[in-house]
Amino acid sequence: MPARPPERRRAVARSTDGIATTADRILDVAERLVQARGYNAFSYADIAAALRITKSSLHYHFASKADLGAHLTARYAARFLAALDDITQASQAAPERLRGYVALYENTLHEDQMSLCGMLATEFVTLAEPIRAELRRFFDCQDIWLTAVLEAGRSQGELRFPGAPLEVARMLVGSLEGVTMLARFRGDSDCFDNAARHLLDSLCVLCARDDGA
Amino acid sequence: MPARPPERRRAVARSTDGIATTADRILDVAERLVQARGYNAFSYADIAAALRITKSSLHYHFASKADLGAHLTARYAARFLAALDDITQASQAAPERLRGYVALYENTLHEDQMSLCGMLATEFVTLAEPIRAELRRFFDCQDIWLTAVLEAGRSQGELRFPGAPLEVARMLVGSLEGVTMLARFRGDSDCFDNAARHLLDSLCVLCARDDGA
DNA sequence: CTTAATCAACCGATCAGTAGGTAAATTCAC
DNA sequence: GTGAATTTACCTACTGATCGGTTGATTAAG
Repeated sequence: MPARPPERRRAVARSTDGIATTADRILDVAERLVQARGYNAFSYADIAAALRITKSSLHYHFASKADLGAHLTARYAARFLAALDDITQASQAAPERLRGYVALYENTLHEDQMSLCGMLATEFVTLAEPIRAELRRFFDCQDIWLTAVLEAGRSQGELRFPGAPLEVARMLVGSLEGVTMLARFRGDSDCFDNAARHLLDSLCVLCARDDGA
Repeated sequence: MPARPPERRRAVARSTDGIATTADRILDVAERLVQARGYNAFSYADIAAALRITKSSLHYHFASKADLGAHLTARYAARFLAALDDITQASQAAPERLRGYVALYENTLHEDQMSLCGMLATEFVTLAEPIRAELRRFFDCQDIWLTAVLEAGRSQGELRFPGAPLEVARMLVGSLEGVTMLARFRGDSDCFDNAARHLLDSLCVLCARDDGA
């Protein structure tokens, strides 16, 4: 959760029941807008129009756009990290875990959307510090999770790569973000599938690496 | 060059002598701003302040922001393609050409900047059609150049990879764009160097691929 | 009575873009 | 060559729209 020192109010109400709170619905719309257009290309007015409430109501739930952005990033990161946990639970094999990781990126590749944190990272220099902090935490967690998977996979003989696992982890994160972005740009999700397969194949011992033309 | 049907004036004056025209200087500043902050996060006022001229003068040289963006993208693409030509001239070896290609990305990784077209591609859905068209041309040319290099390299036995060269070309472009972006985000250009080395090593026959821990 | 959640109405700043004018350079007519 | 007409390159001053954000009132529920 983002640091909000004064904490004048509970901005994101809990939804103990199944009903989405207004704050949740605001974040849902904002998330979609940021993933499609970017943080600097959406406004409070856009969200207000989509939810048929006023801008003032938005400011009640999220005092500033930066506040909204920080909560948005934190929520997205939490969901993403939970998905990593699921992958860890679901499989012991490193190649399988990596395929699960890739699938997370693939899932975001719909309706003119790309990874939220990838989008925000490109806008990094324009973002308020609270958002930057959430973003750093997100990518640090990616590094840690992927590094562990790569390290274990190599020592188990499932994966083969030279150099430090952290370097390969960061290569994978960056590559997947970029490939996602360009696949959306080209409007061709096969682009992503092919690229992801090439990236994983170069790491996996058992994957086909025939050099046929 | 972007399509500008009415063509009321010669927007980008030729600089037959060595002196940069105002239009050139406008594009210089705009390029820096887009690479650092993105198309949606800079304004005519920013450029005007940097050059100490008025916004109106900007509109004289570039009728609209979209017009400026299209010329900007076209100029950047032309310079990038010229650099590809230089690489083609400088070396016959595919691995060397690929290293030259990677170096083009590395060169942009300074002072909070990332690849102009990578930046614009993330903002694609918010861009005017003329800019989109320039962007498509840029990436199509990348595909063509890289595909040729990869194809030749594999048939010469310098490179080894499975599947279609176009798929690998697109994987490389996307990966380099994403890795550049994240290296800037992390403020660590070593990130880029390591990732680029891993990407190239997985393609090159002669490169070290030891599996040491 | 209090608090949570919403609203209408507004604020100053900034956005891209326009209108109209000016001074200097260039082109053209003679 | 010289003077008139045109073009280039800038300016001041403005527009309507939109930006994020504030104020203070209203409504509804506990």
